[in-house]
Amino acid sequence: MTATIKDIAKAVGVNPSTVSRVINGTASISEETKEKIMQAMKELDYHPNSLARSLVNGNTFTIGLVIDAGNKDAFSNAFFIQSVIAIESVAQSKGYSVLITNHSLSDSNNIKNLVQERKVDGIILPVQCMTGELIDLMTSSNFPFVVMGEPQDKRADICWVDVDNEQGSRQAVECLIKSGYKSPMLLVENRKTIFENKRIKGFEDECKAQKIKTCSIHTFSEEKIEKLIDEIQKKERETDSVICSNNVIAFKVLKAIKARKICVPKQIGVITFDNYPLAEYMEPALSVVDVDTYKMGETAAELLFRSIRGKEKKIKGRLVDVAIIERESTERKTK
Amino acid sequence: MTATIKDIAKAVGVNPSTVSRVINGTASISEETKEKIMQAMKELDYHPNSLARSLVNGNTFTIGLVIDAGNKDAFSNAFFIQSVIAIESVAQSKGYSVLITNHSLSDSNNIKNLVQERKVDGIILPVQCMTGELIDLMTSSNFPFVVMGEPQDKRADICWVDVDNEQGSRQAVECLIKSGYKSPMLLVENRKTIFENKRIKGFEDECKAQKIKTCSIHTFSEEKIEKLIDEIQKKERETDSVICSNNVIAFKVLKAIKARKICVPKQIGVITFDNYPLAEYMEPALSVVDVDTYKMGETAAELLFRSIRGKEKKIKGRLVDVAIIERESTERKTK
DNA sequence: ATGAAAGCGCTAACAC
DNA sequence: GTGTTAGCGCTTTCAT
Repeated sequence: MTATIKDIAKAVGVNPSTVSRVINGTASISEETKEKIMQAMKELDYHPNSLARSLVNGNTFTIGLVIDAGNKDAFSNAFFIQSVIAIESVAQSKGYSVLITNHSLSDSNNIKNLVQERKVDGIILPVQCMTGELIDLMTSSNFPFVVMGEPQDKRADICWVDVDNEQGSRQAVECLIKSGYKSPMLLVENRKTIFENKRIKGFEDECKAQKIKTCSIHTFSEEKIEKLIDEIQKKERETDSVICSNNVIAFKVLKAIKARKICVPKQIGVITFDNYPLAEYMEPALSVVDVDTYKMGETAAELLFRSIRGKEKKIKGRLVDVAIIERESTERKTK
Repeated sequence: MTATIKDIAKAVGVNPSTVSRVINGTASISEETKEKIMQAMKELDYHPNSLARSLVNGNTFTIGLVIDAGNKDAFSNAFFIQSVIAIESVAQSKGYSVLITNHSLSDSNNIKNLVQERKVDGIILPVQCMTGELIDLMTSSNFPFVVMGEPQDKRADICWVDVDNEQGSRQAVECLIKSGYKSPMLLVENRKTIFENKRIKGFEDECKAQKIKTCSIHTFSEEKIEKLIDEIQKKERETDSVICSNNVIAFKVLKAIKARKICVPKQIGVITFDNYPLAEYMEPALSVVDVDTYKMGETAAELLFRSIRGKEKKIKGRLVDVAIIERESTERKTK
């Protein structure tokens, strides 16, 4: 039997509401009774029941976080955990808990339940989980939410956070040029997702010769990558460096390049998006466009709390800066 | 304004309790009124308030999951996410939500709050978060919890799940022997943690010559690893294969070996614990002891739910099987 | 089969 | 400064 507010009221000989007041600091209480109440709370090991509290206050001090487990890409998951940690950290600092729920492609009911059953005060969700139905539900009920990743659907009042992919490409090109490369090529996985398109845009902005190849790691076999490398090698003057849109592409490319005894970084420079923990252990150590997923989660959480607090209604999108980490794979110039 | 149980009662012209009964199927209701009530629930878009429900039922249909973000080891985090996904999945199948909270070394208050403020019905926590104080709190209040990782402190009623590390070492040795290697060496990070000791034990059980080296990736510089490899190389007859206790060791070892133009797998076989997503992209592709973190999370969740349901009180520990995945790095025999 | 009423633990509006 | 009262939304005896 855990102590309730009544128990401690009885113990001290006051009314439950008085106890409530000292707990919440919601009215001025005489030092004396306050002392006694504090004392009793300690002795009876009292802890307020968050449920009861939420029920009357109408808020749960909990935010929902949707994770996309269906996304079997172990790589993106590995990144996402950083966002999770950041979100939890911000939430904790505000006295909030974080409820996670999986996004299942079949139905978004679990997410809908979160908002409809009043289990959370707001939600952070990855862009791929953002169905129209869900958006309707949340916007119509004025329910606070923040999207991780830039949505295609640019409705007025959707608040989102993303990595600055355009900037990423631009900086990658700059990094290569600065290192003495003349003609980079961009290798993307596809041209469908918005983030790939941003990367393409940034690349095109910065690079006169717009050499871009699509090489999905799923449909694209190793042989195809190898052919691509052969191609690059033949016209070496044309392409002397590659920017890979993700780590798997980078690893396959690296493998194919090395199998041909082409030297990285001397003959071909390689830089990749995403600072996967292993990138620095590769040979050569991979230069990367470091995507700060912690920062992204942190920003998302902060935006969500602003929305929950009701301040600054009209925040639309927010981009998180990327940073280049130069390692061996782009060291053409001998220092 | 969201509809409450009263609203729908009023709409149909019945008592709130009747509505409650159809929601919970807790009494026999005439088909007619049941129909009407269901209808009204749809029309008014009614969703039961989980808070109110929990308050009266005394359970939250939520479990707590402690994550160890302080653990800056990006590698272990990458694995842990699989457990998180598994736990969420099991929870969801039972109609439960998952509340995550970070473990901060400074104080375990946030975890304690979870149980004391009745926010969750049970908790899953990593072994490193398991302070004596916390255990006391949970056992004394008969609060269900499951530990991920085998605890040092073997109290009677602590329920834990771990990977079968002993089996892992044994199978790694077997795999090497089967592939034609004669004399493996085990490289562990330290001899302090229980899981390293289990790996050592399994290795010793299986291997007459008990060659074990400690090489913390933090205190152990690349040069030291290189020296180690030099040593191995000199007495090649003695050591012809290494089992690495984690991926970082494996990558550094691989690098050092290759720098010396020693051929893997011909001259030295390499196998490592943990099937990090990149292991298969290494050169040569790394054979691994695959630790099924999904399964581990799943098992933990299942045990927790048994405990919550009050069945099978006395479950102590449970080991999850490992599996060897043979890739190029142990292919001594040409097939 | 259904209604009435009490109560889960807490807070807040209104008294004094 | 503190007691009284009502009520958050739901479930659950106890009636009928």
